[in-house]
Amino acid sequence: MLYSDEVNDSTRPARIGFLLAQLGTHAADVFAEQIQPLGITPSDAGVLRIIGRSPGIAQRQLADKLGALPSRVVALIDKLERAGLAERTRSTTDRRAQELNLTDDGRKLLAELRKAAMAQEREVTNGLTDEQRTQLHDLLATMSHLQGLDADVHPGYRG
Amino acid sequence: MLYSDEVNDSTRPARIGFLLAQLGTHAADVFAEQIQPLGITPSDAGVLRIIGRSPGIAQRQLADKLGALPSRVVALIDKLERAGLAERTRSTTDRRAQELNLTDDGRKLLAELRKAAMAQEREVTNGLTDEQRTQLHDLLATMSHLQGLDADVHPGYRG
DNA sequence: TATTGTTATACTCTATAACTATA
DNA sequence: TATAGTTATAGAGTATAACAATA
Repeated sequence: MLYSDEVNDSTRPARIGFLLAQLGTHAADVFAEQIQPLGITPSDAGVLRIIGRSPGIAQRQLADKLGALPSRVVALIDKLERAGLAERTRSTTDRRAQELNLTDDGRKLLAELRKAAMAQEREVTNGLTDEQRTQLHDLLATMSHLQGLDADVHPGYRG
Repeated sequence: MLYSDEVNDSTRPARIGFLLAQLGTHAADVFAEQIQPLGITPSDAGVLRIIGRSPGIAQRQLADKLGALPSRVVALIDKLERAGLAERTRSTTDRRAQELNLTDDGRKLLAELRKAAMAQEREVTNGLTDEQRTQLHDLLATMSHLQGLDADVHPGYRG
């Protein structure tokens, strides 16, 4: 095969970085559609997921995980508290800090979010063979680890 | 193999959809860093790339490609025109439409953007073997095609 | 009538700084 | 003095509607 580049156009290389950004945006869009009926945004979903896995986490720690500013976290938690999904409790060991926890409704909604995530997964991997899915998952997990990204979190999750 | 799910943690599955969104955001962040010295944003870069590949494109077509609103395109082109990177020319065949083209400076900057994209590629795929890169690229390209995404464009490119 | 580009406006998200109460 | 959370404010990006020129 003399011209292995023929399958690609070498002046327009479809690069991994570009494809990741493209597919990442697409995956986030699909997820946003899936959770729209639940009445929360992808940002809210990311916050609920983190609190669910780290009960009692302080707002400052949450801000660091999200890559958001403390002032943004105030607004996010205000909204979740008004919706009855999360609660603030003043820490007894450091009374400056607010400990964050999910309410029962918050935990129920988190379960719905997992279903939405599974629906997203089916839609995004539609048309791939099981072997391709396994390969792709392993490569992405390896890459995420190599790039030093948090296994649970990524900044924003589209919004 | 009775329990093929053992390699994943079924209570916290690192899913493909999640990893794509995480790594896509990361790839976009890396690209944003790479082009910062060039004085343009990722949005601007996406616009320059499209105009470079479709000289004379109308603002409405550009808006469709970007997934942006016509009013947003006005602001984007205003900025690129002020920076001397792109030009508007009233179409002679449809005098409602503005034909968009790059200036010489715009073409020079586009060449710099390609270098930045190559630097992003190296950073994002750092630690992967050549075989892993090939596998990953093929899988992502397949997926992008299956999901009906444009080979050149994705909405926003982080911004 | 419909479409292209434009302006105006509102809402959200991001970023910064100043403030309070604790430490 | 430093930190956690809050408030206020300004700047982007996104969305809608209304408008002028043209089709």
